Amino acid sequence: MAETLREMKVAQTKQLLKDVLIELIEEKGFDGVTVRDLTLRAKLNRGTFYLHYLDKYDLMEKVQDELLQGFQEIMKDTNPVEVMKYYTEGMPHPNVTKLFEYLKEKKHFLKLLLSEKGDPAFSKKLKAFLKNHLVEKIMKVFQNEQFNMVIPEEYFLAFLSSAFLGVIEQWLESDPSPSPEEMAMTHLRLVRAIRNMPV
Amino acid sequence: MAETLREMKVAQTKQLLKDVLIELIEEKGFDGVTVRDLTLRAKLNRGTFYLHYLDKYDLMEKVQDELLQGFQEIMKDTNPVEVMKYYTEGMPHPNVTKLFEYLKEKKHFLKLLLSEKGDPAFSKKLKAFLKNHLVEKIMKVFQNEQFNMVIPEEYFLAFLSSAFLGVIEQWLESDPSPSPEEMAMTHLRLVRAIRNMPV
DNA sequence: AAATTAATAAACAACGTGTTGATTGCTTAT
DNA sequence: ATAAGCAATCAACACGTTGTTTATTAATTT
Repeated sequence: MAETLREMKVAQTKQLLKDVLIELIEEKGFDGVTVRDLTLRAKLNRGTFYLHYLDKYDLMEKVQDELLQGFQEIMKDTNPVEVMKYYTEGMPHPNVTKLFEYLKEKKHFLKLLLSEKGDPAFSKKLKAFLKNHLVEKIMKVFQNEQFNMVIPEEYFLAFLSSAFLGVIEQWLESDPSPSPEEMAMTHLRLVRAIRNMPV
Repeated sequence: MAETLREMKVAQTKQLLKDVLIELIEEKGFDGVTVRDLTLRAKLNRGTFYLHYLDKYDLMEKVQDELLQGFQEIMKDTNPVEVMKYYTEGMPHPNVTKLFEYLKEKKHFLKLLLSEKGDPAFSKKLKAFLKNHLVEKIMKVFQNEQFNMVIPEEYFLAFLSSAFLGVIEQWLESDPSPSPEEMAMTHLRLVRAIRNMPV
């Protein structure tokens, strides 16, 4: 490796700014956060911020991307047919459980991002992820079972993606909250109910 | 009436600022809009803005409330039992159709509010409205028909409220888009499918 | 005719922004 | 070991926006 110690220190500074951003969003909402606040809290010079990020929006984007990367990592090689196999046997797929575990791990920040003071752009991204990994792929399995939709496909997909996001939001709000395993079972039950929808 | 001409002029000024706000959000997003922009476009003195609103957030809130008031007006005395009666006969309830007509009328602004650049607080409010008028009330009718939920009630309500919001979002995005009548039918079909969900 | 008040105009201090140029001090490469 | 490279600091900058204030104008209401 050409340079490591240097890179590590830079990574540390960048991470520090990310952590402080989350802290400050909790305290005053994203709108209320200023670059001055960030560097004051991080005990860095304000100029240092601009050495790494364009502005607070740029930083926010990076933080969100990191979070979403975690989701991708979990679901990237999850076979929807296998998910359905598990489901017909009444068992949640381990990766779906993992997904809920990760959601729980990031609960604090996720609640913030999905709240009234949050970022609609993130909601859209998360919804798109759910559509890709928990809806569309599974729907393809359905279609091989002569499943017939009650409404046009695109609307049904929007219906389900939003619905699952809603369930996640509800979970993040609830206290005490069901375990990730229970939530995976909830997903299973919903998918099953949808599969057996009437003609 | 004590004073009218004066009140009318004030109302006019306030409305002008509301209209300009929507215009400017379309152009640069809410974050990018400044009070200076607003009054420049409205050809008003900047001080005049502060005569009527606290800041741009205050103005935004008033604009949203006005919009939501329109929804309330349509659904305020709609009997859910009657909605279900219509639905079992395969007909959309006229007020549900009216609701979609109103959504269409306000399409431009709604798309903005629900977009990536929109306001999550508004999404929440709209979702709460849908929960009240298209989900909870109708669910009560279901419960009198020994309808059994696959998952805990609160999660099922969150599931459905978000789902309906998702359908509306999909509708606002689509072009060419189905008529309000067709959308009311879509709602009908979804409610029906849910009613007949498997045990 | 007098009082009321929406709107204007101009100025204000305060704050945040993004950028710059010079400097310090640690790390890397020769 | 020395020199170059680079992250981080510091201080200053012009600029824009904010919310408030004070005095003034013009139209309305009483």
